[in-house]
Amino acid sequence: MTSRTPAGETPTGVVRADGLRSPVGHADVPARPGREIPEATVARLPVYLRALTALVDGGTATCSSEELAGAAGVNSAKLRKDLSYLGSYGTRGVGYDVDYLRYQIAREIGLTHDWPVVIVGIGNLGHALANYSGFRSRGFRVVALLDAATTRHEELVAGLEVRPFDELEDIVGTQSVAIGVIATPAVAAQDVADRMVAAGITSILNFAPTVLSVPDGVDVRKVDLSIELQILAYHEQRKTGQLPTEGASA
Amino acid sequence: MTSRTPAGETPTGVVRADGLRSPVGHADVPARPGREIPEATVARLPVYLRALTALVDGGTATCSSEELAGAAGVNSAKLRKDLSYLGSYGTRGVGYDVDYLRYQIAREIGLTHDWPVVIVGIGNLGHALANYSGFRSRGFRVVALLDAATTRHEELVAGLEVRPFDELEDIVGTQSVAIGVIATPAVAAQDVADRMVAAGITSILNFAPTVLSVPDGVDVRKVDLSIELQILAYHEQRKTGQLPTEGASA
DNA sequence: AGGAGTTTGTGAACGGGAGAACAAACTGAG
DNA sequence: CTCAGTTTGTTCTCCCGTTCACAAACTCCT
Ligand SMILES: NC(=O)c1ccc[n+]([C@@H]2O[C@H](COP(=O)([O-])OP(=O)(O)OC[C@H]3O[C@@H](n4cnc5c(N)ncnc54)[C@H](O)[C@@H]3O)[C@@H](O)[C@H]2O)c1
Ligand SMILES: NC(=O)c1ccc[n+]([C@@H]2O[C@H](COP(=O)([O-])OP(=O)(O)OC[C@H]3O[C@@H](n4cnc5c(N)ncnc54)[C@H](O)[C@@H]3O)[C@@H](O)[C@H]2O)c1
Repeated sequence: MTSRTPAGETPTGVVRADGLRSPVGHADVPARPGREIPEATVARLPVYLRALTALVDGGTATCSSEELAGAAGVNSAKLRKDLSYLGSYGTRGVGYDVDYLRYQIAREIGLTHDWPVVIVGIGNLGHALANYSGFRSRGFRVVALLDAATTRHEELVAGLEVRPFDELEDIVGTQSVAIGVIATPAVAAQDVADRMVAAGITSILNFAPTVLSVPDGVDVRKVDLSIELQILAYHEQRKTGQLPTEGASA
Repeated sequence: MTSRTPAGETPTGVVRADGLRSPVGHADVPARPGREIPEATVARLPVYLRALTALVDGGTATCSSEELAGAAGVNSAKLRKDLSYLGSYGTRGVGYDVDYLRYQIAREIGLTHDWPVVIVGIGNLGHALANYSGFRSRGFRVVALLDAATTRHEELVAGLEVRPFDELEDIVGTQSVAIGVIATPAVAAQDVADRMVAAGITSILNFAPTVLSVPDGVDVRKVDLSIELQILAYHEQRKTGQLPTEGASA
């Protein structure tokens, strides 16, 4: 029962069971108090979304902030404050309607429709990404796999044919692609990013270990495996008593 | 005379050219005042390290905080403050000795020796990780690839044989592995984490889209592709003017 | 209906990090 | 030696995010 919506059903018709003075379903948005969502909150919304989906799949209809916070691995006060930026979607004394809240978060993030995505650099990592089913199930659709090496071309990966990198502009233009993924070697990453931006892409997820420079208005997020490991190593070193200044192991 | 190496460059022979009051003799460092490096700084040190390595490879011997900050994509004041937590490794009016600073950061992070790492779950992503050369070059050595599926066993990946998951305890014990990588499906991730912890692993890098619960003293970092994409989607939605509340025209 | 119990939403205190600004320290020329 | 120029290390202020704590709002039982 995924499409069951409480009270008022439609996605567009905001329910407003409560009579709060707060931001009701006004079309007027300019200075709406609840609309400036802090970046830290935005980063947690996907986590809540995932936890809610798990609850829905488990058949839970309602949950308290305490339960949901537990499932998401955060403090319950933080969860409530985060959700309060979206509006008042809970009921005091009761909790949150799981399916309703899930839809509200999905709408806020912009997952009510699928986002087309291109992946550039179909090597080790690119293959794994292309085969990753979590893309599709979480609101993203890989529409093209591009690589500069001709030896990669025409290869079928996850049902898609690897295409020459030069087709980037064409694909981005015709399919209105806004999000690009870079999985090329580091030396090529800046060039690829430049081409992406020129083609009209405005959001980039970068796996190459390089600092990208892009114009204003373009968002870049990086996923850097080595950095994560190095952060772990730093703390690990402290745990084991092997402090940095010790090292005269000779 | 720019490329003067402060006092010897060997990784094992710790330099100590500075006459810091630091606790050389003692491995025991319970309450050291100046050594509490903020988490945000720790997360940036690997970026600086990478930028410095690029400078060394490019033949640069000295650089200012401005230059280095540019290469790392941060504010120069922030860079200087970050470095100040490690000590005074720069020279006023001159800048930083690239190679010396690089070694100091590597030492602080704990990269003067390699860290053994095990990867569990050798599917799409696990293969890519195993083949990733950036591991080795940044201070990490993959010592074992483990998978529960017998069909995967004995397969050679990047020169390593995939071993049964049951060998985890043995490998961790004999090779003193402190860091584990989880690349299994989400449903298996918590079980794998529990086994890792029981085997003695105290740092986990988790690629499965799940919240892991671990005892105190165990660090977990997650890499979550879907979350990154969803954050991008949120901002993308705002750019295109497609605000979430559009539709409430009533 | 009323009161006890529960849970949300938010005001307020608190802590940490970012950035600006500046004194201290070094170099090099005269 | 002195002075001008350069760059670090640090202090100070502001802002964002976290957490506590509690009134408001709802349910349920008597
Ligand atoms: N493999 C991993 O697990 C892993 C982990 C973390 C980060 N990374 C990073 O991800 C990137 C890719 O890693 P990989 O292991 O897949 O490397 P890879 O060499 O296997 O694949 C890179 C692909 O990019 C293509 N390419 C090169 N230049 C290009 C260009 N200008 N335009 C388009 N395509 C181009 C190559 O033809 C190749 O197919 C690297 O930057 C790596 O550091 C990889
Ligand atoms: N493929 C990607 O690009 C990608 C991206 C982001 C996140 N992820 C996540 O990474 C994980 C792995 O993704 P994948 O595409 O490689 O999946 P996969 O199904 O290809 O590989 C999973 C592997 O884990 C093994 N496994 C299952 N249960 C196990 C257990 N209990 N102990 C040990 N091994 C076990 C399986 O035998 C299989 O080889 C998933 O959680 C996925 O959501 C993958």
